[in-house]
Amino acid sequence: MSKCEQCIVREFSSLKALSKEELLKLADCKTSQTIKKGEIIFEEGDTVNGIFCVKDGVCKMTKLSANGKDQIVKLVTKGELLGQRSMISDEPVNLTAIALEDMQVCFIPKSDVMNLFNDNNKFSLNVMRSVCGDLKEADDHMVSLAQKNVKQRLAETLLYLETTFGTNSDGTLHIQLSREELAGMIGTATESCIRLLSEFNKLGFIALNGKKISITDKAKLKRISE
Amino acid sequence: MSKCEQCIVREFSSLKALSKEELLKLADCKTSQTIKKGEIIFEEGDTVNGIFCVKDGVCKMTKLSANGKDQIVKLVTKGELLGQRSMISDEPVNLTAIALEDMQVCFIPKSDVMNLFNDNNKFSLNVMRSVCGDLKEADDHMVSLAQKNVKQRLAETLLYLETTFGTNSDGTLHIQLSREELAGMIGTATESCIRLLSEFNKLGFIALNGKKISITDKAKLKRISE
DNA sequence: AAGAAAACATGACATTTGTCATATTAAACG
DNA sequence: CGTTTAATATGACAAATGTCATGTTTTCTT
Repeated sequence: MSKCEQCIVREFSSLKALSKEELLKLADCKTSQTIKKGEIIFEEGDTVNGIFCVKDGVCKMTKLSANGKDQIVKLVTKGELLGQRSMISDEPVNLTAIALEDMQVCFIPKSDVMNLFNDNNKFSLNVMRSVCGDLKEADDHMVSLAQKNVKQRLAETLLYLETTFGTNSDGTLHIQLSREELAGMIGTATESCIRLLSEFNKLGFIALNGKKISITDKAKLKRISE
Repeated sequence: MSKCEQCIVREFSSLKALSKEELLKLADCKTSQTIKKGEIIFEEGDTVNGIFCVKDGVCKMTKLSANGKDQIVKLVTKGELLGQRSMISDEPVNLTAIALEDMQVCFIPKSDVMNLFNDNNKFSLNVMRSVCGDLKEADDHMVSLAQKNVKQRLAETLLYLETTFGTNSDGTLHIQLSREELAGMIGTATESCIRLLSEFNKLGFIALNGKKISITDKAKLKRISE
Protein backbone atom coordinates (compact mmCIF):
# COMPACT_ATOMS: atom_id res chain seq x y z
CA MET A 1 0.00 0.00 0.00
CA SER A 2 1.28 3.43 -0.97
CA LYS A 3 2.25 5.94 1.66
CA CYS A 4 0.32 9.15 1.95
CA GLU A 5 3.40 11.27 2.12
CA GLN A 6 3.98 11.67 -1.61
CA CYS A 7 0.34 11.55 -2.60
CA ILE A 8 -0.96 14.27 -4.88
CA VAL A 9 -3.98 14.69 -2.64
CA ARG A 10 -1.74 15.58 0.23
CA GLU A 11 -0.09 18.22 -1.90
CA PHE A 12 -3.25 20.04 -2.96
CA SER A 13 -5.91 19.48 -0.35
CA SER A 14 -6.50 20.36 3.29
CA LEU A 15 -4.27 17.40 4.11
CA LYS A 16 -1.18 19.49 3.48
CA ALA A 17 -1.38 20.61 7.10
CA LEU A 18 -0.64 17.11 8.35
CA SER A 19 2.67 16.16 9.93
CA LYS A 20 4.70 13.13 8.93
CA GLU A 21 3.42 11.22 11.91
CA GLU A 22 -0.17 12.04 11.13
CA LEU A 23 0.33 10.96 7.53
CA LEU A 24 1.79 7.65 8.63
CA LYS A 25 -1.21 7.03 10.86
CA LEU A 26 -3.48 7.97 7.97
CA ALA A 27 -1.74 5.52 5.66
CA ASP A 28 -2.69 2.77 8.06
CA CYS A 29 -6.37 3.52 8.32
CA LYS A 30 -7.09 4.40 4.72
CA THR A 31 -8.32 1.97 2.08
CA SER A 32 -7.55 2.39 -1.61
CA GLN A 33 -9.75 1.46 -4.51
CA THR A 34 -10.03 1.75 -8.26
CA ILE A 35 -13.25 3.04 -9.76
CA LYS A 36 -14.10 2.46 -13.42
CA LYS A 37 -15.51 5.12 -15.65
CA GLY A 38 -19.27 5.37 -15.16
CA GLU A 39 -19.24 3.72 -11.76
CA ILE A 40 -20.99 5.31 -8.83
CA ILE A 41 -18.85 6.29 -5.85
CA PHE A 42 -21.82 7.25 -3.72
CA GLU A 43 -25.39 8.18 -4.33
CA GLU A 44 -27.75 10.88 -3.06
CA GLY A 45 -29.07 9.70 0.26
CA ASP A 46 -26.18 7.34 1.01
CA THR A 47 -24.47 7.55 4.35
CA VAL A 48 -20.75 7.92 3.77
CA ASN A 49 -18.83 7.63 6.99
CA GLY A 50 -15.64 9.29 5.90
CA ILE A 51 -14.03 11.20 3.06
CA PHE A 52 -12.56 10.16 -0.26
CA CYS A 53 -9.25 11.43 -1.53
CA VAL A 54 -9.10 11.58 -5.31
CA LYS A 55 -5.66 10.36 -6.36
CA ASP A 56 -6.47 10.21 -10.05
CA GLY A 57 -9.37 10.84 -12.40
CA VAL A 58 -12.40 13.11 -12.41
CA CYS A 59 -15.94 12.58 -11.22
CA LYS A 60 -19.17 14.48 -11.59
CA MET A 61 -21.35 15.44 -8.64
CA THR A 62 -24.96 15.37 -9.73
CA LYS A 63 -28.36 15.97 -8.25
CA LEU A 64 -31.55 14.55 -9.67
CA SER A 65 -34.09 17.32 -10.20
CA ALA A 66 -37.84 16.97 -9.88
CA ASN A 67 -38.21 16.81 -13.67
CA GLY A 68 -35.97 13.77 -13.83
CA LYS A 69 -32.86 15.43 -15.24
CA ASP A 70 -29.44 15.15 -13.67
CA GLN A 71 -27.90 18.49 -12.86
CA ILE A 72 -24.13 18.46 -12.60
CA VAL A 73 -23.36 20.63 -9.60
CA LYS A 74 -19.59 20.38 -9.82
CA LEU A 75 -16.67 18.33 -11.04
CA VAL A 76 -14.10 16.94 -8.64
CA THR A 77 -10.63 16.09 -9.87
CA LYS A 78 -7.39 14.57 -8.66
CA GLY A 79 -5.91 16.20 -5.61
CA GLU A 80 -9.30 17.05 -4.14
CA LEU A 81 -11.41 15.62 -1.35
CA LEU A 82 -14.87 14.16 -1.75
CA GLY A 83 -17.69 13.88 0.75
CA GLN A 84 -16.46 16.45 3.27
CA ARG A 85 -19.75 18.27 3.54
CA SER A 86 -21.78 15.22 4.34
CA MET A 87 -19.27 13.96 6.87
CA ILE A 88 -19.06 17.26 8.69
CA SER A 89 -22.80 17.86 8.70
CA ASP A 90 -23.38 14.30 9.77
CA GLU A 91 -26.00 13.90 7.10
CA PRO A 92 -26.53 11.61 4.13
CA VAL A 93 -24.80 12.94 1.02
CA ASN A 94 -26.91 15.32 -1.04
CA LEU A 95 -25.15 14.63 -4.33
CA THR A 96 -24.33 11.56 -6.38
CA ALA A 97 -20.68 11.08 -7.38
CA ILE A 98 -20.02 9.25 -10.66
CA ALA A 99 -16.62 8.66 -12.26
CA LEU A 100 -16.09 10.37 -15.63
CA GLU A 101 -12.83 8.47 -16.13
CA ASP A 102 -11.14 5.61 -14.36
CA MET A 103 -10.28 6.80 -10.89
CA GLN A 104 -7.98 6.02 -8.00
CA VAL A 105 -9.40 7.01 -4.65
CA CYS A 106 -8.60 6.42 -1.00
CA PHE A 107 -11.19 6.32 1.73
CA ILE A 108 -10.49 7.70 5.21
CA PRO A 109 -12.96 6.73 7.93
CA LYS A 110 -14.76 9.52 9.72
CA SER A 111 -13.34 8.71 13.15
CA ASP A 112 -9.81 9.26 11.89
CA VAL A 113 -10.66 12.57 10.29
CA MET A 114 -12.41 13.68 13.46
CA ASN A 115 -9.32 12.87 15.46
CA LEU A 116 -7.34 15.09 13.15
CA PHE A 117 -9.85 17.88 13.68
CA ASN A 118 -9.23 17.66 17.39
CA ASP A 119 -5.47 17.41 17.23
CA ASN A 120 -4.58 19.70 14.37
CA ASN A 121 -6.07 23.17 14.21
CA LYS A 122 -4.40 24.01 10.98
CA PHE A 123 -6.06 21.02 9.36
CA SER A 124 -9.48 22.12 10.65
CA LEU A 125 -8.89 25.57 9.29
CA ASN A 126 -7.84 24.16 5.94
CA VAL A 127 -10.99 22.10 5.69
CA MET A 128 -13.03 25.16 6.60
CA ARG A 129 -11.27 27.15 3.92
CA SER A 130 -11.90 24.43 1.40
CA VAL A 131 -15.62 24.30 2.15
CA CYS A 132 -15.73 28.09 2.04
CA GLY A 133 -14.09 27.96 -1.37
CA ASP A 134 -16.75 25.54 -2.54
CA LEU A 135 -19.40 27.88 -1.20
CA LYS A 136 -18.00 30.83 -3.08
CA GLU A 137 -17.90 28.82 -6.29
CA ALA A 138 -21.47 27.71 -5.70
CA ASP A 139 -22.56 31.33 -5.25
CA ASP A 140 -20.87 32.34 -8.48
CA HIS A 141 -22.34 29.40 -10.33
CA MET A 142 -25.76 30.31 -8.99
CA VAL A 143 -25.58 33.84 -10.32
CA SER A 144 -24.41 32.55 -13.64
CA LEU A 145 -27.33 30.12 -13.87
CA ALA A 146 -29.80 32.79 -12.82
CA GLN A 147 -28.60 35.69 -14.91
CA LYS A 148 -26.94 34.34 -18.03
CA ASN A 149 -28.63 32.75 -20.98
CA VAL A 150 -27.80 29.31 -22.30
CA LYS A 151 -25.36 30.56 -24.91
CA GLN A 152 -23.38 32.51 -22.34
CA ARG A 153 -23.33 29.60 -19.94
CA LEU A 154 -22.13 27.20 -22.61
CA ALA A 155 -19.30 29.53 -23.59
CA GLU A 156 -18.36 29.98 -19.96
CA THR A 157 -18.43 26.26 -19.28
CA LEU A 158 -16.26 25.41 -22.27
CA LEU A 159 -13.67 27.91 -21.09
CA TYR A 160 -13.88 26.52 -17.59
CA LEU A 161 -13.31 22.99 -18.84
CA GLU A 162 -10.24 24.08 -20.76
CA THR A 163 -8.64 26.07 -17.97
CA THR A 164 -9.44 23.55 -15.26
CA PHE A 165 -8.77 20.24 -16.96
CA GLY A 166 -6.51 21.30 -19.82
CA THR A 167 -6.18 20.03 -23.35
CA ASN A 168 -4.67 17.01 -25.05
CA SER A 169 -1.71 17.35 -27.38
CA ASP A 170 -4.10 17.82 -30.32
CA GLY A 171 -5.72 20.77 -28.57
CA THR A 172 -8.96 19.01 -27.72
CA LEU A 173 -10.42 19.31 -24.24
CA HIS A 174 -8.92 16.69 -22.00
CA ILE A 175 -12.12 16.01 -20.19
CA GLN A 176 -14.77 14.21 -22.22
CA LEU A 177 -18.40 14.94 -21.51
CA SER A 178 -21.35 13.72 -23.51
CA ARG A 179 -23.65 16.39 -24.89
CA GLU A 180 -26.17 15.31 -22.29
CA GLU A 181 -23.67 15.84 -19.49
CA LEU A 182 -22.63 19.21 -20.86
CA ALA A 183 -26.30 20.15 -20.99
CA GLY A 184 -26.61 18.96 -17.40
CA MET A 185 -23.80 21.27 -16.39
CA ILE A 186 -25.22 24.40 -17.94
CA GLY A 187 -28.81 23.52 -17.07
CA THR A 188 -30.45 23.19 -20.44
CA ALA A 189 -31.95 20.60 -22.77
CA THR A 190 -29.53 18.32 -24.60
CA GLU A 191 -30.85 19.50 -27.98
CA SER A 192 -30.26 23.14 -27.11
CA CYS A 193 -26.73 22.31 -26.08
CA ILE A 194 -26.05 20.45 -29.33
CA ARG A 195 -27.53 23.25 -31.39
CA LEU A 196 -25.37 25.90 -29.74
CA LEU A 197 -22.27 23.75 -30.11
CA SER A 198 -23.02 23.53 -33.84
CA GLU A 199 -23.47 27.27 -33.94
CA PHE A 200 -20.16 27.91 -32.16
CA ASN A 201 -18.59 25.47 -34.57
CA LYS A 202 -19.98 27.25 -37.64
CA LEU A 203 -18.85 30.59 -36.23
CA GLY A 204 -15.35 29.19 -35.77
CA PHE A 205 -15.18 29.54 -32.00
CA ILE A 206 -14.76 25.82 -31.45
CA ALA A 207 -14.02 22.74 -33.56
CA LEU A 208 -16.04 19.57 -33.23
CA ASN A 209 -14.64 16.18 -34.05
CA GLY A 210 -17.05 13.57 -32.80
CA LYS A 211 -17.05 13.73 -29.05
CA LYS A 212 -13.89 15.83 -29.08
CA ILE A 213 -14.16 19.55 -28.68
CA SER A 214 -11.41 22.09 -29.11
CA ILE A 215 -11.56 25.79 -28.46
CA THR A 216 -10.27 27.71 -31.45
CA ASP A 217 -11.15 31.26 -30.49
CA LYS A 218 -10.90 31.76 -26.79
CA ALA A 219 -11.29 35.53 -26.97
CA LYS A 220 -14.59 35.40 -28.82
CA LEU A 221 -15.93 32.73 -26.48
CA LYS A 222 -14.99 34.88 -23.54
CA ARG A 223 -16.75 37.86 -25.01
CA ILE A 224 -19.90 35.79 -25.53
CA SER A 225 -19.78 34.47 -21.98
CA GLU A 226 -19.98 37.92 -20.45
CA MET B 1 -23.76 47.29 26.38
CA SER B 2 -25.76 44.08 26.39
CA LYS B 3 -24.18 40.84 27.40
CA CYS B 4 -23.82 38.06 24.86
CA GLU B 5 -25.18 35.42 27.16
CA GLN B 6 -28.86 35.95 26.45
CA CYS B 7 -28.45 37.01 22.86
CA ILE B 8 -30.58 35.29 20.24
CA VAL B 9 -27.53 34.86 18.03
CA ARG B 10 -25.87 32.85 20.72
CA GLU B 11 -28.91 30.60 20.87
CA PHE B 12 -29.11 29.75 17.18
CA SER B 13 -25.65 30.08 15.68
CA SER B 14 -22.28 28.40 16.01
CA LEU B 15 -21.75 30.56 19.08
CA LYS B 16 -23.82 28.18 21.19
CA ALA B 17 -20.66 26.18 21.76
CA LEU B 18 -19.13 29.01 23.77
CA SER B 19 -18.69 28.87 27.52
CA LYS B 20 -19.77 31.61 29.89
CA GLU B 21 -16.21 32.85 30.15
CA GLU B 22 -15.79 32.96 26.40
CA LEU B 23 -19.06 34.86 26.06
CA LEU B 24 -17.93 37.42 28.60
CA LYS B 25 -14.72 37.95 26.71
CA LEU B 26 -16.73 38.28 23.51
CA ALA B 27 -19.02 40.88 25.06
CA ASP B 28 -15.95 43.01 25.66
CA CYS B 29 -14.54 42.91 22.18
CA LYS B 30 -17.75 43.20 20.19
CA THR B 31 -19.25 46.42 18.91
CA SER B 32 -22.99 46.88 18.38
CA GLN B 33 -24.68 48.95 15.73
CA THR B 34 -28.06 49.74 14.27
CA ILE B 35 -28.53 49.55 10.53
CA LYS B 36 -31.44 51.22 8.80
CA LYS B 37 -33.48 49.57 6.09
CA GLY B 38 -31.74 49.92 2.74
CA GLU B 39 -28.31 50.55 4.25
CA ILE B 40 -25.31 48.59 3.11
CA ILE B 41 -23.55 46.44 5.71
CA PHE B 42 -20.73 45.52 3.39
CA GLU B 43 -20.17 45.47 -0.31
CA GLU B 44 -18.68 43.02 -2.80
CA GLY B 45 -14.93 43.49 -2.68
CA ASP B 46 -14.83 45.00 0.81
CA THR B 47 -12.43 43.57 3.32
CA VAL B 48 -14.37 42.69 6.45
CA ASN B 49 -12.07 41.74 9.27
CA GLY B 50 -14.54 39.86 11.40
CA ILE B 51 -18.05 38.53 11.50
CA PHE B 52 -21.43 40.13 12.11
CA CYS B 53 -24.03 38.65 14.44
CA VAL B 54 -27.55 39.49 13.38
CA LYS B 55 -29.52 40.28 16.53
CA ASP B 56 -32.55 41.56 14.71
CA GLY B 57 -33.80 42.14 11.17
CA VAL B 58 -33.14 40.56 7.79
CA CYS B 59 -30.69 41.41 5.05
CA LYS B 60 -30.22 40.31 1.48
CA MET B 61 -26.93 39.01 0.14
CA THR B 62 -26.61 40.04 -3.48
CA LYS B 63 -24.16 39.73 -6.29
CA LEU B 64 -24.04 42.03 -9.27
CA SER B 65 -24.16 40.04 -12.50
CA ALA B 66 -22.46 41.00 -15.75
CA ASN B 67 -25.76 42.24 -17.18
CA GLY B 68 -26.12 44.72 -14.35
CA LYS B 69 -28.83 42.94 -12.40
CA ASP B 70 -28.57 42.15 -8.71
CA GLN B 71 -29.01 38.49 -7.95
CA ILE B 72 -30.12 37.76 -4.41
CA VAL B 73 -28.07 34.76 -3.38
CA LYS B 74 -29.55 34.36 0.07
CA LEU B 75 -31.33 36.08 2.91
CA VAL B 76 -29.80 36.26 6.37
CA THR B 77 -32.02 36.75 9.38
CA LYS B 78 -31.78 37.26 13.12
CA GLY B 79 -29.84 34.61 14.98
CA GLU B 80 -27.45 34.04 12.09
CA LEU B 81 -23.87 35.05 11.38
CA LEU B 82 -22.71 37.16 8.49
CA GLY B 83 -19.37 37.27 6.74
CA GLN B 84 -17.98 33.97 7.97
CA ARG B 85 -16.93 32.79 4.53
CA SER B 86 -14.89 35.82 3.73
CA MET B 87 -13.23 35.89 7.15
CA ILE B 88 -12.25 32.23 7.00
CA SER B 89 -11.03 32.35 3.42
CA ASP B 90 -9.16 35.55 4.17
CA GLU B 91 -10.57 37.13 1.06
CA PRO B 92 -12.68 40.19 0.29
CA VAL B 93 -16.39 39.43 0.57
CA ASN B 94 -17.96 38.14 -2.61
CA LEU B 95 -21.47 39.34 -1.81
CA THR B 96 -23.06 42.63 -0.87
CA ALA B 97 -25.19 42.69 2.29
CA ILE B 98 -28.08 45.18 2.40
CA ALA B 99 -30.66 45.53 5.18
CA LEU B 100 -34.24 44.73 4.18
CA GLU B 101 -35.51 46.05 7.50
CA ASP B 102 -33.95 47.96 10.36
CA MET B 103 -31.33 45.73 11.88
CA GLN B 104 -29.36 45.25 15.07
CA VAL B 105 -25.97 43.67 14.53
CA CYS B 106 -22.80 43.09 16.49
CA PHE B 107 -19.36 42.94 15.00
CA ILE B 108 -16.70 40.59 16.33
CA PRO B 109 -13.14 41.23 15.15
CA LYS B 110 -11.39 38.45 13.31
CA SER B 111 -8.62 38.02 15.86
CA ASP B 112 -11.13 37.18 18.56
CA VAL B 113 -12.92 34.65 16.40
CA MET B 114 -9.60 33.08 15.48
CA ASN B 115 -8.72 32.73 19.14
CA LEU B 116 -11.98 30.88 19.64
CA PHE B 117 -11.10 28.57 16.76
CA ASN B 118 -7.90 27.68 18.51
CA ASP B 119 -9.34 27.24 21.97
CA ASN B 120 -12.69 25.68 21.31
CA ASN B 121 -12.97 22.73 18.96
CA LYS B 122 -16.70 22.49 19.29
CA PHE B 123 -17.01 26.06 18.06
CA SER B 124 -14.81 25.32 15.04
CA LEU B 125 -16.92 22.32 14.24
CA ASN B 126 -20.11 24.35 14.56
CA VAL B 127 -18.81 26.95 12.16
CA MET B 128 -17.81 24.20 9.75
CA ARG B 129 -21.28 22.70 10.00
CA SER B 130 -22.84 26.07 9.40
CA VAL B 131 -20.79 26.69 6.26
CA CYS B 132 -21.57 23.15 5.12
CA GLY B 133 -25.27 23.87 5.61
CA ASP B 134 -24.92 26.98 3.46
CA LEU B 135 -23.18 24.90 0.84
CA LYS B 136 -25.96 22.36 0.74
CA GLU B 137 -28.55 25.10 0.40
CA ALA B 138 -26.52 26.65 -2.38
CA ASP B 139 -26.40 23.31 -4.21
CA ASP B 140 -30.15 22.92 -3.92
CA HIS B 141 -30.76 26.45 -5.03
CA MET B 142 -28.46 25.88 -8.00
CA VAL B 143 -30.42 22.86 -9.17
CA SER B 144 -33.64 24.75 -8.76
CA LEU B 145 -32.35 27.65 -10.86
CA ALA B 146 -31.02 25.33 -13.51
CA GLN B 147 -33.89 22.91 -13.82
CA LYS B 148 -37.08 24.70 -12.87
CA ASN B 149 -38.89 27.30 -14.88
CA VAL B 150 -39.72 30.77 -13.60
CA LYS B 151 -43.23 29.84 -12.48
CA GLN B 152 -41.96 26.94 -10.42
CA ARG B 153 -39.23 29.05 -8.87
CA LEU B 154 -41.64 31.81 -7.95
CA ALA B 155 -44.00 29.36 -6.26
CA GLU B 156 -41.08 27.77 -4.44
CA THR B 157 -39.74 31.13 -3.31
CA LEU B 158 -43.09 32.34 -2.00
CA LEU B 159 -43.43 29.17 0.06
CA TYR B 160 -39.88 29.60 1.30
CA LEU B 161 -40.56 33.16 2.39
CA GLU B 162 -43.60 32.07 4.33
CA THR B 163 -42.02 29.13 6.11
CA THR B 164 -38.78 30.94 6.86
CA PHE B 165 -39.95 34.40 7.84
CA GLY B 166 -43.57 33.76 8.76
CA THR B 167 -46.67 35.86 8.31
CA ASN B 168 -48.18 38.89 9.99
CA SER B 169 -51.45 38.64 11.91
CA ASP B 170 -53.37 39.42 8.72
CA GLY B 171 -51.76 36.46 6.95
CA THR B 172 -49.46 38.50 4.72
CA LEU B 173 -45.83 37.54 4.36
CA HIS B 174 -43.81 39.15 7.10
CA ILE B 175 -40.88 39.91 4.90
CA GLN B 176 -41.45 42.62 2.35
CA LEU B 177 -39.64 42.42 -0.94
CA SER B 178 -40.15 44.65 -3.93
CA ARG B 179 -41.09 42.94 -7.18
CA GLU B 180 -37.61 43.72 -8.39
CA GLU B 181 -36.06 42.00 -5.40
CA LEU B 182 -38.33 39.01 -5.76
CA ALA B 183 -37.32 38.82 -9.42
CA GLY B 184 -33.71 39.02 -8.30
CA MET B 185 -34.22 36.06 -6.01
CA ILE B 186 -35.72 33.79 -8.63
CA GLY B 187 -33.49 35.02 -11.42
CA THR B 188 -35.90 36.55 -13.87
CA ALA B 189 -37.01 39.90 -15.25
CA THR B 190 -39.10 42.11 -12.99
CA GLU B 191 -41.93 42.15 -15.52
CA SER B 192 -42.04 38.36 -15.71
CA CYS B 193 -42.22 38.22 -11.94
CA ILE B 194 -45.07 40.73 -11.81
CA ARG B 195 -46.96 38.91 -14.54
CA LEU B 196 -46.75 35.59 -12.76
CA LEU B 197 -47.78 37.13 -9.46
CA SER B 198 -50.87 38.48 -11.21
CA GLU B 199 -51.52 35.05 -12.66
CA PHE B 200 -51.20 33.37 -9.25
CA ASN B 201 -53.50 36.03 -7.89
CA LYS B 202 -56.15 35.42 -10.56
CA LEU B 203 -55.89 31.68 -9.98
CA GLY B 204 -56.47 32.23 -6.28
CA PHE B 205 -53.13 30.86 -5.06
CA ILE B 206 -52.11 34.16 -3.53
CA ALA B 207 -53.69 37.48 -2.68
CA LEU B 208 -52.08 40.78 -3.58
CA ASN B 209 -52.69 43.94 -1.68
CA GLY B 210 -50.22 46.52 -2.80
CA LYS B 211 -46.82 45.35 -1.72
CA LYS B 212 -48.36 42.80 0.64
CA ILE B 213 -48.58 39.21 -0.48
CA SER B 214 -50.46 36.41 1.25
CA ILE B 215 -50.51 32.79 0.31
CA THR B 216 -54.05 31.53 0.07
CA ASP B 217 -53.54 28.08 -1.38
CA LYS B 218 -50.34 26.56 -0.16
CA ALA B 219 -51.10 23.12 -1.54
CA LYS B 220 -51.57 24.34 -5.11
CA LEU B 221 -48.46 26.48 -4.91
CA LYS B 222 -46.52 23.50 -3.71
CA ARG B 223 -47.80 21.38 -6.57
CA ILE B 224 -46.74 24.05 -9.06
CA SER B 225 -43.29 24.33 -7.54
CA GLU B 226 -42.47 20.69 -8.13
C1' DA C 1 -51.99 68.70 -0.75
C1' DA C 2 -49.41 68.96 -5.11
C1' DG C 3 -45.91 67.41 -7.74
C1' DA C 4 -42.16 64.25 -8.56
C1' DA C 5 -40.28 59.92 -8.34
C1' DA C 6 -40.49 55.28 -7.77
C1' DA C 7 -42.86 51.01 -7.96
C1' DC C 8 -46.26 48.29 -10.05
C1' DA C 9 -48.90 46.62 -13.98
C1' DT C 10 -50.03 45.34 -18.67
C1' DG C 11 -49.81 45.02 -23.81
C1' DA C 12 -47.15 43.96 -27.91
C1' DC C 13 -43.67 41.73 -29.80
C1' DA C 14 -39.10 39.43 -30.51
C1' DT C 15 -36.07 36.10 -28.88
C1' DT C 16 -34.82 32.20 -26.46
C1' DT C 17 -35.54 27.76 -25.15
C1' DG C 18 -37.89 23.29 -24.75
C1' DT C 19 -40.22 19.43 -26.94
C1' DC C 20 -41.22 16.12 -30.24
C1' DA C 21 -40.15 13.84 -34.44
C1' DT C 22 -36.84 12.03 -37.24
C1' DA C 23 -32.36 11.61 -39.52
C1' DT C 24 -27.62 10.56 -39.27
C1' DT C 25 -23.52 9.03 -37.24
C1' DA C 26 -20.76 6.62 -33.96
C1' DA C 27 -20.11 3.01 -30.64
C1' DA C 28 -20.95 -1.59 -28.76
C1' DC C 29 -21.38 -6.32 -29.25
C1' DG C 30 -22.13 -10.95 -30.60
C1' DC D 1 -18.57 -8.01 -40.20
C1' DG D 2 -23.14 -6.91 -39.84
C1' DT D 3 -26.54 -5.71 -36.50
C1' DT D 4 -28.16 -3.37 -32.72
C1' DT D 5 -28.05 0.39 -29.68
C1' DA D 6 -26.83 4.74 -28.12
C1' DA D 7 -25.28 9.33 -29.13
C1' DT D 8 -25.37 13.22 -32.02
C1' DA D 9 -27.68 16.26 -35.16
C1' DT D 10 -31.41 18.94 -37.29
C1' DG D 11 -36.11 20.61 -38.46
C1' DA D 12 -40.55 22.24 -37.02
C1' DC D 13 -43.15 24.10 -33.83
C1' DA D 14 -44.96 25.59 -29.28
C1' DA D 15 -44.14 27.55 -24.97
C1' DA D 16 -41.58 30.41 -21.96
C1' DT D 17 -39.28 34.46 -21.18
C1' DG D 18 -37.16 39.01 -22.03
C1' DT D 19 -37.56 43.68 -23.75
C1' DC D 20 -39.58 47.89 -24.77
C1' DA D 21 -43.32 51.01 -24.45
C1' DT D 22 -46.71 52.93 -21.84
C1' DG D 23 -50.13 53.53 -18.37
C1' DT D 24 -51.42 53.30 -13.49
C1' DT D 25 -50.78 53.37 -8.74
C1' DT D 26 -48.19 54.13 -4.68
C1' DT D 27 -44.81 56.46 -2.10
C1' DC D 28 -41.96 60.20 -1.10
C1' DT D 29 -40.80 65.04 -0.76
C1' DT D 30 -41.53 69.63 -0.18
